[in-house]
Amino acid sequence: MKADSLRGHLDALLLAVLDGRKLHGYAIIEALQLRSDGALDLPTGTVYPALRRLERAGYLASEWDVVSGRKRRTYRLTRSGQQALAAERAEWREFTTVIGGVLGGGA
Amino acid sequence: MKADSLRGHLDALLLAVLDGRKLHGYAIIEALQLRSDGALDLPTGTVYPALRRLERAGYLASEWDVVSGRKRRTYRLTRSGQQALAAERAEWREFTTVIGGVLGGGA
DNA sequence: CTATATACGTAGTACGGCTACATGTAGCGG
DNA sequence: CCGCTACATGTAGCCGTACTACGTATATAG
Repeated sequence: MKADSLRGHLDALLLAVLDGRKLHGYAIIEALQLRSDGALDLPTGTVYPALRRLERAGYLASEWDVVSGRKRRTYRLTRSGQQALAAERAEWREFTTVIGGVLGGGA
Repeated sequence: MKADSLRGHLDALLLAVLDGRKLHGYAIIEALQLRSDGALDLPTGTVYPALRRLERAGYLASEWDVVSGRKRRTYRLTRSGQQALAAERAEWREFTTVIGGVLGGGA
């Protein structure tokens, strides 16, 4: 897949992967790989700043915990993040409809 | 729709709208509005540079003609542009599958 | 004779994901 | 014990690209 066609959809991915569970950054990257059958391999330099941005925006909340000596910052969706996720999903549907319509429809 | 979620997909749109017909820049903008039910209203400052870029890349060829006093630069797909369009369509399918899979699948 | 629609184009900005780098621990193989 | 790999978080700076804001010009309607 083209490198950064993600533009504008990264937030949706991050919110979606946190829907219903708490994960730390590293685990988020792995979860995205898993769910995409390896198609998504986001670099840490992409994910970590994005998570902080989403937290600043109030969509995520984080807390530190320590697992076998290693520090982790674990993220979860806030109420507002849930709403944002729903909005992102709706927008994704609209987006694919519009672009898909132009790309597919020969008429 | 979010302003620039097009990022990375504009080329596909332009190639697709020129599939099987010749159009000039202004008409391309109108054609995209039409095909998207008004959802896509690309500014000229987005479209014209993109067309020139695609021509430099060899995907489009253009020629000047004059219609009722007004000069138009009319674009058409090259052979290479046809192939690029096919590639863009394939990539679009993959893209929507991957992102849609992550967004949709709660599993 | 002015306003609007048609038509093309450039310059400069802003955004956001990427590359490259910096830091540190745990656990394994040798 | 030493070094390598996996785990884990983070920053600084780059770069592509779509956007905003302009500038130019003709035909047609009012």
